[in-house]
Amino acid sequence: MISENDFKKIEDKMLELARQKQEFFRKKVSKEDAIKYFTEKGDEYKLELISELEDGEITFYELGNFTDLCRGPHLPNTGVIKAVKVLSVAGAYWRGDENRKQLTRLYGITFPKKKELDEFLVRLEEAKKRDHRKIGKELELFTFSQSVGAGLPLWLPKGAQLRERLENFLKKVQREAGYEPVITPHIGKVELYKTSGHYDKYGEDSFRPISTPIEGEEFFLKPMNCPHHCEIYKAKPHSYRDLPVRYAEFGTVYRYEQSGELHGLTRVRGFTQDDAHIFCTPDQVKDEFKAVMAIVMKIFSALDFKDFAVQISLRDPDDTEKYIGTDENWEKAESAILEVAEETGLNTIVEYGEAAFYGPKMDFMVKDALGRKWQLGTIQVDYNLPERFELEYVGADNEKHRPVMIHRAPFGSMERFVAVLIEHTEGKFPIWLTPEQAIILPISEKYQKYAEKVLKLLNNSEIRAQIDSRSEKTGKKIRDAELKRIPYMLIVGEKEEGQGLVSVRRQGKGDIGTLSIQEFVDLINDEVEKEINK
RNA sequence: GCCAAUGUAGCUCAGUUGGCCAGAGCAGCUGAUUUGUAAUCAGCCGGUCGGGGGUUCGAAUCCCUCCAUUGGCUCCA
Repeated sequence: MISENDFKKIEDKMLELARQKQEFFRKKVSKEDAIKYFTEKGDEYKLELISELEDGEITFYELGNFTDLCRGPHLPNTGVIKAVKVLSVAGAYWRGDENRKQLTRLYGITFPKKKELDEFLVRLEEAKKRDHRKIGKELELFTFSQSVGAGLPLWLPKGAQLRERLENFLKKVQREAGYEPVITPHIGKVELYKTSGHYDKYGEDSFRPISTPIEGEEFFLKPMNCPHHCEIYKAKPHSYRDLPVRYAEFGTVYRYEQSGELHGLTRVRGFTQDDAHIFCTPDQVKDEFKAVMAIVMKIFSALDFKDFAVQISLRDPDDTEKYIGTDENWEKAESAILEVAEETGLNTIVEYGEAAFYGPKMDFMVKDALGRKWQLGTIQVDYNLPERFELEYVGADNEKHRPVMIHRAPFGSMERFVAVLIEHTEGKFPIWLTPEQAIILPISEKYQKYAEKVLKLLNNSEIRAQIDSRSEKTGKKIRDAELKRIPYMLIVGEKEEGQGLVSVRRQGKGDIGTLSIQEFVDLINDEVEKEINK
């Protein structure tokens, strides 16, 4: 068994071998010879790979007395390897199939120069400083408790404030875009999820159903808001004139994710989706879809997410069993998304097998500090749930028709979005979002009165500020405020009190001079204005 | 769920041949200080050593188990 204690030994051995400057030889072999070689060697894994290769395409690489199956290319010789680092050891299922044997996999990296390896390791350390779990703790945004349970985040006051501002921002955008807020319960009868298909698909891997004093009655913690919103749609008959209807809810859902999957705020078992479901006629699908894309773009722009990928997630054509609904519906839904992508000229990548079980989607992926990609925004076209829930509207022809459903969450979930936002900003949130915009630092308690007066004026202008009244030196107060990433520090002493001014220090930048209180208020308001409307 | 590792005060971490009352810095509290752009000084408070079980005269340290966390795998409605 290999563990981290062995890394050093492995690295040393690798370097020792590399110094021998052995050459790699590429050799074409027949399938028959290849099978013969690995049969003698007793390597069942290579034999399995070879069995799927075409005769004539098989190549071996030889290095000293070691021969391996490999398509290549390889380095010409081992001499170019100057620096190696074994990064981690992990179990990996053979060919990625969890039903098969797990092999031990070592992860490592090499550079042609020692200096480049060192630079890489420094970058890795830098990235870890932006880890949302670390910053979330430092800035008192969220926490977890063993007693509450794994993957169930507790939002602390500052984190809750931040999240509420994000929610309000989106609520305003949605109001303007014609969404109507709805509110639904956190549980629903098991039958509801049988209708939606979620029970068949995920029932076994969910939190166990909640039983009641009544024999046979069972409720599920809601893992999705869609079934509830379908029931809202069904609460009254709809005319084509009413469509589209857009029901929005910050809905908290619970999913029993595998324990090994949990990761900070990015993968949790209880989270709040900025969910909405749009019910529209088939003709309206593309325009509605584009309108949702515009909302996603607006959010990404307001928060400076420039580096994102747009992924179109379609059905796995070789495994249609995993999905509900007819081929015809899937084709309609998939082509709608592909056409919209085409028409908007967005740069997209298409992934097969990544669709939701009820429909294809367009996902907006953003990277974390270590370059791992996370899905934030998602837009999904669904012809299937409307059928399962027998949703209808009356058309101009006075006949009943089936609406199309668009599921969408521009943030994805509040938890994951805040996590990625923290890593992007290193905790230095835009001024419109940050829990504390300014902190007033009186030079000594002689200026406490004046500090309170400044605070009152700032509060009147809806600027979020506090006073640091501790009996500490100014240098200490500044240091603490810098570490807490409070954007503006207002130093007040004799000079400022006399003239009704504040000395302004910008976090990370230093002293930016003395302003009147009104000038400071204007400064903040201008900055907020610029951030939201860019 | 699987592989590997980790879990000592609110935070960051010391504490290995098993053995004195388990330590430090920061934070907090009290007092002194009244401070001008990244750490003032002193005192005090604070720990079921993740939980449970076991081995031992004796366990933070060794074993088992559960919980949680980290890096991967698988999964991701």
